[in-house]
Amino acid sequence: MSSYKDQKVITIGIVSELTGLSERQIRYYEERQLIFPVRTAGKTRKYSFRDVERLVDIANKIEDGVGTFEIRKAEKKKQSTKETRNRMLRGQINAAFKIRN
Amino acid sequence: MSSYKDQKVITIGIVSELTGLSERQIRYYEERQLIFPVRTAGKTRKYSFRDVERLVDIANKIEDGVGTFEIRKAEKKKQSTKETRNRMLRGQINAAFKIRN
DNA sequence: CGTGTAAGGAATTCTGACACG
DNA sequence: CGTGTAAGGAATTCTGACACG
Repeated sequence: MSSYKDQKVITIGIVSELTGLSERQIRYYEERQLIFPVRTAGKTRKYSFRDVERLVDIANKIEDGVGTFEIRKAEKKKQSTKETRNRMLRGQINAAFKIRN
Repeated sequence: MSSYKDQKVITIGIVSELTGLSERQIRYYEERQLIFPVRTAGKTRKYSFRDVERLVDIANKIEDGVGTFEIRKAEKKKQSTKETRNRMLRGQINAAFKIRN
């Protein structure tokens, strides 16, 4: 559940090196709600390896002419599909076991 | 081979939070050759998740009264055992296939 | 021996803004 | 819209040293 991949421990400079993106780009994608770093007490952004991969993905899409809003929309749809799936699965489980949520 | 666990991407402040050790302690263990962070162009230390785990290990041993020199010696022995094992294995493989190294 | 701390400087990061297009 | 950049300030990190024990 909380693997190394999801730990938010990488500062923006290193993310920049890892992805090849400028810090400006990385911060902008956050502003557009495509990525969600956490902050240290001193306001420094911290990213996970998953974030790093996602950033590369985002940059590729933008290079292909996809707008940040589109990217965000696609991500939300994916998320809601996932939630629907979970809801349905829970329903089936409840039915099978005749247990209330 | 190069999993997230071995990527040197974590700065000392975050390592400190992750391990509960002071930056002083972390730097000292490096001075005693127990840990080997890499450096950015600007001399900032970068650690891996494996380093983080090793640091906790080191701190536990020191708390048990084991000296840094002992810890280092034990580690070197483990390393040379590993190398011997590999050398022997290679020897067997070469013998079996009658190939030169 | 292992760790705390104050000191001064350098590298890193932050935000808000102007620019281009 | 997405990104570069200069600006000023704040947070982070670095090294070498003194201290205690």
